[in-house]
Amino acid sequence: MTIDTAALRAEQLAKASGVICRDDFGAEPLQLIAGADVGFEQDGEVTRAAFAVLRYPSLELVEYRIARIETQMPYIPGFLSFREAPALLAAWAMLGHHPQLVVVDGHGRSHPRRLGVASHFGLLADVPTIGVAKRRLCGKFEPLAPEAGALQALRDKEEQIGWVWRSKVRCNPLFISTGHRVSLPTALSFVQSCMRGYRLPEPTRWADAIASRRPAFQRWLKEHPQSDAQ
DNA sequence: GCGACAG
DNA sequence: ATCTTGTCGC
Repeated sequence: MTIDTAALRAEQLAKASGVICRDDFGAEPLQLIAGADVGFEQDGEVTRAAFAVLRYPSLELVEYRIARIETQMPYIPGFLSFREAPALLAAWAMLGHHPQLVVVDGHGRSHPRRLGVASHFGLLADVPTIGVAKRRLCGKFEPLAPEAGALQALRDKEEQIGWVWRSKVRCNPLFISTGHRVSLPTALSFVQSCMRGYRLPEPTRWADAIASRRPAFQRWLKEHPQSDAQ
């Protein structure tokens, strides 16, 4: 299987033009927020997407879902969304709750052609999304102060494509950007309101814990025996 | 031409 | 992303 990156590149530009960078969700206050994370199994043959739905602003877990599908594409920097979006859509379709906002592990508009996974998924599912990545893909930023809360704009040319924010001391910063239907200022404030003492915001931290069967999740399972979260 | 390069 | 235990530091 050989990949026509020129065609994918054109598709990215076309889709990126449909991405909305303003706040565009209901007037009702946010009640459900979700976190999404993608991983791989069986030497990459299987793609696994996990969603964690949390009540907002309490951030308690109310539902989680995991979808596993056959991997469609290899990993190519800049084209991650084509590899991860199918599994995300499959897991999204399994949800019983309908979160008004999704925090995706990965970049949103802070992408060379402005279509990171968070934007691509948000567009396909037509849901507001925010991208929270652990590493930079493109853009430049001024040195970040060492203390928690330090903030810098992530810029590409003249345009601001995201934020570089140190969520915790002695931890590498997070790269926050608009996914779809969320403005840059709003993206930052929602992420900040989802922190509970860890480097990652709760939605994404839960999605990762669930997908990787982390101790924190195992503990939650024992504490919620009769839960209908799944 | 050279280096960078989410998950 | 994934393979993986202990270990150093606050």
